[in-house]
Amino acid sequence: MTKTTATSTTPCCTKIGIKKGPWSAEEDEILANFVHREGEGRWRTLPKRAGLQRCGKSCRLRWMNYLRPSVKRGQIAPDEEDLILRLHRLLGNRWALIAGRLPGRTDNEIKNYWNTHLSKKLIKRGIDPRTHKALVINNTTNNNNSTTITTTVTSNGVVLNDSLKVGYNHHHHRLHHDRCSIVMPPQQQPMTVVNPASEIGNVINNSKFDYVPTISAGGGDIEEHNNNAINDATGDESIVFYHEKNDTAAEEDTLMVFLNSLFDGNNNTNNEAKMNNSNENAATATEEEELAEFQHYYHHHHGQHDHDATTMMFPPPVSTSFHLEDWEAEFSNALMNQQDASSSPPPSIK
DNA sequence: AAGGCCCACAACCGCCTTCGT
DNA sequence: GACGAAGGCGGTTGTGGGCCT
Repeated sequence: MTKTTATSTTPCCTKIGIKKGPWSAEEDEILANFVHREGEGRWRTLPKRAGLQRCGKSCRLRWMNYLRPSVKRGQIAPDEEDLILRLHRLLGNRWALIAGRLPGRTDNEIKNYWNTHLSKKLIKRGIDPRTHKALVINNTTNNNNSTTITTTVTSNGVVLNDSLKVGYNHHHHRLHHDRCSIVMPPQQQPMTVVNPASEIGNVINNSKFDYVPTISAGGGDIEEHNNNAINDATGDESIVFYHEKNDTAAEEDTLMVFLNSLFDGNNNTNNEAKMNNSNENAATATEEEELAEFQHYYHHHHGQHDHDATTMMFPPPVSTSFHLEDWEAEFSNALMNQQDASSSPPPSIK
């Protein structure tokens, strides 16, 4: 793709006689009236036509983020916040894509909200906002009297983190629940990482459960296995599903189908059923708008215009039954079997 | 009361993609 | 296919207001 220098050479952006900084009420009125009259577009020539001493891009930004009638004002609602978190976990910093799923919200608004609120909130919970995995602190601190564990990272990368424990106790209304972060409920967990190469990973892969709370590990070995699984939270639970290793196209296909399923309705609990009826989901994803969006997205990443969305693959149905106590028992057994000479003994369960 | 600091958010900037010719 | 204009995106910066000392 040819790189251009249009922004530095075109008339509206010569920076000579161009006003910068906050917009005045008068400028807003001129811009709004002009766009209402002439419509959106031709931003580069708009300032001259409208009589504004602004850069065309600045005009577009002002309209898109502030003046547009559809822009929603006011605080981000809890359900919107929840949605942003889910989408960010799936999409990363693709603010426009995220904003497209929140009616009336702009990418700039969501980006700001993320940077000022949500990322900090995640950090407080002991979650890396970039990766949605538990923050890994590269030291091991043993508890001195078996009641307080600050931060422990075992050789297999199991993060025992006090802040996560606090989150768990808060969620379950339990005081001083001393089981470390391994018993965090899934919805408080960052992206699940299944590492088949690790002992814990093997235990989990052989587990009767189709999804597990987070096992976070530092180091590159996890990264190479991430291609095996993508997951997402639906309601209170995290779901891990599998598809062909390194098939990034299938991964993105799956992502788009799942995204669409997320927004078919506001009731997230319906998503479990939708996941289990994934093949029907793929079939219904051919509605014009979704197809267009998918093709746009697909083309964006693969440079192919005519990808047929009806051929989208979807992972096999997964069981969504999950019982925390069962998982705790199984996981604690796994920990007990894990022989790691460098780490402290596994925490007591009861 | 004044200055410093912090935070939230609007706006800017550079780069990339898309589209028309 | 090459080119340039236009639009879009995400990272970063600027700024105003509130809070603290």
